[in-house]
Amino acid sequence: MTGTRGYHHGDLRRALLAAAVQVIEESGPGALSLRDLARRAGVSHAAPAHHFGDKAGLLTALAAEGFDLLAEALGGAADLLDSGVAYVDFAVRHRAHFEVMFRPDLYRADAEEVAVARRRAGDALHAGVAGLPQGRPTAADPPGDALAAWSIVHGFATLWLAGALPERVGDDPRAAARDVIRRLFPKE
Amino acid sequence: MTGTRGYHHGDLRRALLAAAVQVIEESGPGALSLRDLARRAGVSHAAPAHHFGDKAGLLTALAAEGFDLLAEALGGAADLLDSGVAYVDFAVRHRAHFEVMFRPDLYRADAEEVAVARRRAGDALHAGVAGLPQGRPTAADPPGDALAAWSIVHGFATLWLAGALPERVGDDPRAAARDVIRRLFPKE
DNA sequence: GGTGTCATCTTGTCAATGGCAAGATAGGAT
DNA sequence: ATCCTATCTTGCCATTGACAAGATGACACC
Repeated sequence: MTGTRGYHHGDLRRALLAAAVQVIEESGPGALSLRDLARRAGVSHAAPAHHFGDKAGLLTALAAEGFDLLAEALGGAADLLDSGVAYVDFAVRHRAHFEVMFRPDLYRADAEEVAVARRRAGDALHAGVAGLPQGRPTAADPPGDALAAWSIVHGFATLWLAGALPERVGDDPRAAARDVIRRLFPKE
Repeated sequence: MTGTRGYHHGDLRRALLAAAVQVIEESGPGALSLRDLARRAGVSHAAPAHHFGDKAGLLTALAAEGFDLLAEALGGAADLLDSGVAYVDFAVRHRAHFEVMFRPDLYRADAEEVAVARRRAGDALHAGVAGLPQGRPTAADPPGDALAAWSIVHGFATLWLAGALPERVGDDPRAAARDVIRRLFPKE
């Protein structure tokens, strides 16, 4: 129950996922250890296995949660520019989720829960492209627009998180992302 | 530096890096094991430590090699479109190097050898942007052009490698990348 | 209240890994 | 011929992931 040292934790699954996010944000997915998560949650070293099976199971749950959060973040965007900025903002604010989501070797990408959440996020992304004006030269190819938009925001977010960008870019990812996206869709 | 005469092994350092590339291409950087690499090279489990210190040392060498290969690949490009296609092509053909290069939590990103090679690659990338025509609306901001170009090709390459793109994109990364890049610089 | 059932969590164990220390070996330099 | 140094080996330990078997408590049912 609440704060007690009882045999049962209360919400161990949630606590383990939260601890995993913290560890990944600090040291990356490679530093993740089920035993360390168990220690942080105050349970025995084998407790996580019951909820997630193995390490890949825990990361599968984290990835699914990430795609759901991404779909939610994209859902509140007004236009494509907003949508792109929201994508980058999500990557920066939910860095741990984002880093796992696009690393299929870390989890079971074919799991049902992941596939469902991924589709939700994909739909939200394409909805932004559908809102583009019609007079543009590439208006005849919405999938192409979507691919280009996804590529540029995903690339910017990845480079930002990797610390690969020069200092000149500044320290505001939203503003910098907006400038980059505007180059792809100047008219909007 | 690397005398290629007959040591106990011949050229263990090179053999270990090659084996690492193979393992990473098959199963990702997380599946990398120094002992496994030693077994593949036919040496004892502690032999790799002498050449690279530890796991991070080996990946540092791999990252530096990767940035050098990238600089070389970009150097042969005629214009910015070629340069972008070469970037994606490099990521696909040298998947293992690429996956390590932009994961600073796996290696020592501040190592001198890495910094030098990274600068070479960065210069090659900016050289492509300098070749853009002058009449464009964004011609006054070459760094912005470079950031947008880098973002879109890096994002496309990352999504391609992650297997995140829909089948509709096809199986030719160079052709698909060209279409995407053309949207960012339509006039070229 | 008593009982059974089942998800939850614990203890115990094993093979594999990374990293360190100390020793063995070879190929050249003197 | 002897030394020297880089290269590689053997031995060891703490940590980890995964599995097996047992302990505990929440909850339904009577």
